[in-house]
Amino acid sequence: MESHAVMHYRRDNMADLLRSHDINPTHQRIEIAYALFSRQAHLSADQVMMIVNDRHAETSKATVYNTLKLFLEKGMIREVIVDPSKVFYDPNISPHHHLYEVDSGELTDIDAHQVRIEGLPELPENMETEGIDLIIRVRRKKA
Amino acid sequence: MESHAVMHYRRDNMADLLRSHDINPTHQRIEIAYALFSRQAHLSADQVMMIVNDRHAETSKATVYNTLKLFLEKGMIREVIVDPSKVFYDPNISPHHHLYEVDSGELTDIDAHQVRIEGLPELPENMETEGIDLIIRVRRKKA
DNA sequence: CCAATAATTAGACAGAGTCCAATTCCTAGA
DNA sequence: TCTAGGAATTGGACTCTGTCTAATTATTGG
Repeated sequence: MESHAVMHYRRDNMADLLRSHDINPTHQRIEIAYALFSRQAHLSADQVMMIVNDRHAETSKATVYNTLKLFLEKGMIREVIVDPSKVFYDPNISPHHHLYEVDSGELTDIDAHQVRIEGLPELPENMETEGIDLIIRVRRKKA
Repeated sequence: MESHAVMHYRRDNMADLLRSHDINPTHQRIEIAYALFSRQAHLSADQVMMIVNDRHAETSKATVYNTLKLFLEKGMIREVIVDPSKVFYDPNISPHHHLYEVDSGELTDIDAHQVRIEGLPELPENMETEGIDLIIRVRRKKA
């Protein structure tokens, strides 16, 4: 536990992280993974793009989108759909929910272990749950 | 209760429905409200547009978007954000959650009264909850 | 080292949604 | 009934997110 809390994601870790998810580590993928994991933040594709190309352009738009989709398929990151205009990507894959500040767009994690959801209907036999998204939309009280 | 369940939304009702939400009833607004309420379905702006202009074009894209936003602000409909590519509008404003079939895009309501959510964190004093969205993402089991 | 395969790329494209200035509609008052 | 002024609607250009494609460049196993 302690070791996990203390874990600092460094560029050197990224190749192993990628390999452990069956992803071939390439320059671009390492940079994109590093952008997400070193910050532990919810980033849009656009933000990832800007971070990765901060100094000199190195990674194309197509690659950013391809790579995020790949990470997603391999279960290395999660997708957060709260903003109608863009998707956010979340390097935290442990079960958790989200608190969304609608005005600022700020997203905060809520550990799923502290939350209980009861009374959900049974699913038909041929269906399976892919995920449960719980989003608390909050706003600053006006005056 | 009974009376509500039996309620059939007709074009004639729409003007009153609009007025009761402080919305000036106009032809276009009545048609758009009717599209949503008579079907009791989750529709995208695009779908509303097609329904309303089914026979002869009557309502512009700008008006459809303006109007849906207006209905939303006035609390007459709800927004459902599950599909990264488009927003759905929901004429059901009673507390409920959603079951989302990821492959087909089909959305089903889950009455909120049968569901209990416990253990949510306290909000800071200056924040208030705007809404709680619970989305169960399901998919057809593969073989 | 070389061939085969995998990854990346620029840029065209698509679709949702916004914006704006011009027009049309509606209403209240004379 | 007529009219002025505010409200609503409109076409179309525009923006932005994301996808696609065909060509190029890396990588890797033998």
